Amino acid sequence: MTSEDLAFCLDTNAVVVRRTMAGLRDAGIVQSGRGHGGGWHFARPLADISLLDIYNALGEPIVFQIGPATEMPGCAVEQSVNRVIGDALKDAEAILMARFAATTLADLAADFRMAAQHCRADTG
Amino acid sequence: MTSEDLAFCLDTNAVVVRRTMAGLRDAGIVQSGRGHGGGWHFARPLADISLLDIYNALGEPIVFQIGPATEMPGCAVEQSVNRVIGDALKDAEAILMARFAATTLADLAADFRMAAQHCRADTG
DNA sequence: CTTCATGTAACAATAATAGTTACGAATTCG
DNA sequence: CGAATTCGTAACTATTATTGTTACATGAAG
Repeated sequence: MTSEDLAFCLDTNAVVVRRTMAGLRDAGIVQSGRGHGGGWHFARPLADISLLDIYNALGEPIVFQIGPATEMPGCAVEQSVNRVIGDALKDAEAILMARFAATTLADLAADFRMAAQHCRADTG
Repeated sequence: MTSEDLAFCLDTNAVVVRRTMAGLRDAGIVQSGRGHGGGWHFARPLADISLLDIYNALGEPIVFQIGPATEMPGCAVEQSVNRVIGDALKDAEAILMARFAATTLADLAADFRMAAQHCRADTG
């Protein structure tokens, strides 16, 4: 698919698509080609791409809204809060990452196909 | 403490403090008084105030950066993603909330006091 | 009745994200 | 080769959310 097509599907702009896909490309998850017949395609089988791969590839979007505001806060109260909350956040994040690692795009595709089938069944 | 004092401690503005404290007040965690000698104070012992209480009182700041963009996405792919990721997110959130519920402001205060003590010991 | 403090609305400033335009570089097709 | 296509990227604008500010009303203490 071209960036243009993806942008249409995602109801956004081709440049925005390229910006995001660049991260996935640098991580070796997708590949891009220029010119006629170019566009984006997966670099490996869907079963070999986990959500964790994608999460890491997209970089910084930290998991939690809440969390340390600064690495080394000067405020002593803030330091205490970070200490006390820190472990809980780490544990929760670990759980989530483990689940992400265990889920592949193939799983997602399977879920999608199943939903589509049910949809067809419902409509007759 | 007055909003003015808190604002100074937190390096922000008195109105911003009141905005945030309003949520805590509505939840019965703190109380405010006007006029001479007014200001903010806790409504109950620190040991009876959990981080979960505070989290809930402050309202919407959802735990996760990532998560469903819309409640009922029209996009079928998005629906699949939400299904597959949803459980993992819920589990991680549950872990975090349990920890928050188990931690009180008294715990925080204890940690703070201990840190202060070590600091004094270090400096002589 | 003056002073102090919260309560709140309205507005401005700031920052983060998303969208747009523009143009260069690489690839394919005729 | 030359035209069409498509990514790559920089620069700029628009939008949105958050934060900060000003202003003024309300209530309490002395």
